[in-house]
Amino acid sequence: MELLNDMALFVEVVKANSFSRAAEALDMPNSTLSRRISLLEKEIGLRLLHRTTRRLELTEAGQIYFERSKRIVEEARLAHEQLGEMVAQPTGTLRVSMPVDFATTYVAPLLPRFATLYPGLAFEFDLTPRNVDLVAEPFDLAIRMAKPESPNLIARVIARVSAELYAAPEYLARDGIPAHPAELEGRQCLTMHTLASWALYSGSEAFEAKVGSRFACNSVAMIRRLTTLGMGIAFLPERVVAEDLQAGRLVSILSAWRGHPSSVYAVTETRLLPAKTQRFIEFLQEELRSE
Amino acid sequence: MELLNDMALFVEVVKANSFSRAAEALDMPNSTLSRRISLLEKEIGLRLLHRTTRRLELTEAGQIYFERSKRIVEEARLAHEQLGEMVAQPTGTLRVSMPVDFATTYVAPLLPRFATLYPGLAFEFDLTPRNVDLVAEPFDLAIRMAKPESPNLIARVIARVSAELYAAPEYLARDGIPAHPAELEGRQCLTMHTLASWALYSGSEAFEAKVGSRFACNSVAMIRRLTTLGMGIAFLPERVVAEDLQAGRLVSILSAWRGHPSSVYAVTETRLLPAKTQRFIEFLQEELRSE
DNA sequence: GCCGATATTGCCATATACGGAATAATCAAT
DNA sequence: ATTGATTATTCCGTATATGGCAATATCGGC
Repeated sequence: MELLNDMALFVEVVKANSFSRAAEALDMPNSTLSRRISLLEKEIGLRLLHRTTRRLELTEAGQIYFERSKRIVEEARLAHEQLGEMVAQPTGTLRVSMPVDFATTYVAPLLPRFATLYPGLAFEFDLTPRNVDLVAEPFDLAIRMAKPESPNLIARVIARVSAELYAAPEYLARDGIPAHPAELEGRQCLTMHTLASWALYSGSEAFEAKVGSRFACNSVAMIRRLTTLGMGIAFLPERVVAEDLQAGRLVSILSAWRGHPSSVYAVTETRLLPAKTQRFIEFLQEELRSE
Repeated sequence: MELLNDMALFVEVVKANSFSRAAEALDMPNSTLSRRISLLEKEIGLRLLHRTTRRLELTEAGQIYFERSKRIVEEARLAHEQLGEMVAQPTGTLRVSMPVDFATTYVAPLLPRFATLYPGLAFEFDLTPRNVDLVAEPFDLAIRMAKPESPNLIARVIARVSAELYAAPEYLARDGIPAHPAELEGRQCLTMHTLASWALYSGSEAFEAKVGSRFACNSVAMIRRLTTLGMGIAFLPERVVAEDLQAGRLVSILSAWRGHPSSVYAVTETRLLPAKTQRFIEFLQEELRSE
């Protein structure tokens, strides 16, 4: 189907009823236009228009071809316009995969605003902890706490979060309040893995505490819950425990120290994104910048 | 609309569900195919398919685009097939302009066969003596007794006719039977123009007779009629007067001499002819070859 | 008959697209 | 885990098409 483009040129020539005007409308040299139409005719094997310098007349074949072609070209234009809409205007369903804790803590509070901003958008959130396959599964976007190693994926930083140290008053009453990160190493530190190191800094001072506890779990929600139950010390972003702080279930400790900020990434499979995805990423970046 | 061709390629890729198979089906290198699809996506601004080396999956945009594109491409294929039909199979109406005398004498007897050969064809004959404008008027074909001077027109020889000399027995009884072309010059010779020369030859002998008469007319039918009425000598192809010879209204004179064969041309505006025109020209050439 | 408009053709420098091979990457099988 | 086969992509030299300009031819109106 090598002659589809020429078909569009032909339609333009017929509509303009002139090669030179069509060339102008198409913004191409009339020499090219003339040559292309001639080639089209040679390819088809039929003359499409009788031409004199003054007049253009469709041949019988040209009339038939024009009637069909103009519809085809018009439909193609509509198809591209529709895709253009997708680029310009968020529509359809936005499918996002992200960690459940990030979703509930950071994304959920923003959703009402974003959803009212684009009433046409629907949402599907997948909060399973697994790393979804952005290629095989129909996700527009994944939010990851670490940069993906695959070079094919596009990762944009949408937030930078840093953890701080928290514990329940009961726990502190029992084990005492540490005065320096070094003192963490003997304590019950609720970590994601059985062995971990918490990199802390205070001003220009840095300290890496090798920590651990009898409880390790890969769920922030669980760590938080255990902490409020007085099981140990947690190293979490403030936003995660904001409610607990307000309610007095947790208090900040070693508040001069904090973790190094780590990035949260919006990961996509390509840069050629529909508007819904682009707007969502931009929105998250904007709203989470302060974190 | 620079991306119509690529649209067809995209459809093929989706249908084949593979770049390499699509490339094979399209008979093009897969490098080109891959590049074109990538450019299409870049042009549109959206990724159309997620691809790994093993699997192809349509994006949401790709699905929408495919649904529309496949219809468009299919319609285009149909359009071209329809034109292909016009090239291969005579259909529609064949519009021919030709001299009335040629039409009645030579073409008419052949028409029944040609018409039964192609039942789908209709005919429109314009027998006005004027030279029709093949460009401005919807004629597929003109038959001319002389080669057109315009170099833009395509002329094919469909017949070669040579005239011979005939007269009515009454005329010969009155004026005598000429024994040599030189004797023509004093006689009543019914010509198209007031002044004419009849170029005759017999074997290797040639003679150009400057002839004329009191009657000149630009109609073969009229000349024939006048001849049968004994008004003079006519210089016409045998076929024109065949009936008169059979009926004894005319007899051949100086039958060793005949005119130089002159060509009859089928004239078209282009070589890119629909089947109906091509078949008609071929048919005439075939049937009139013996003349 | 002349003049302006217009399609076509030719030319050539340049840009673009192509084609083939190499590369990278994925998935299945062992 | 590793290998191997399959497949999309990338690279790069080359071929092709384009664009701009001018010349040509021709039409149609004055």
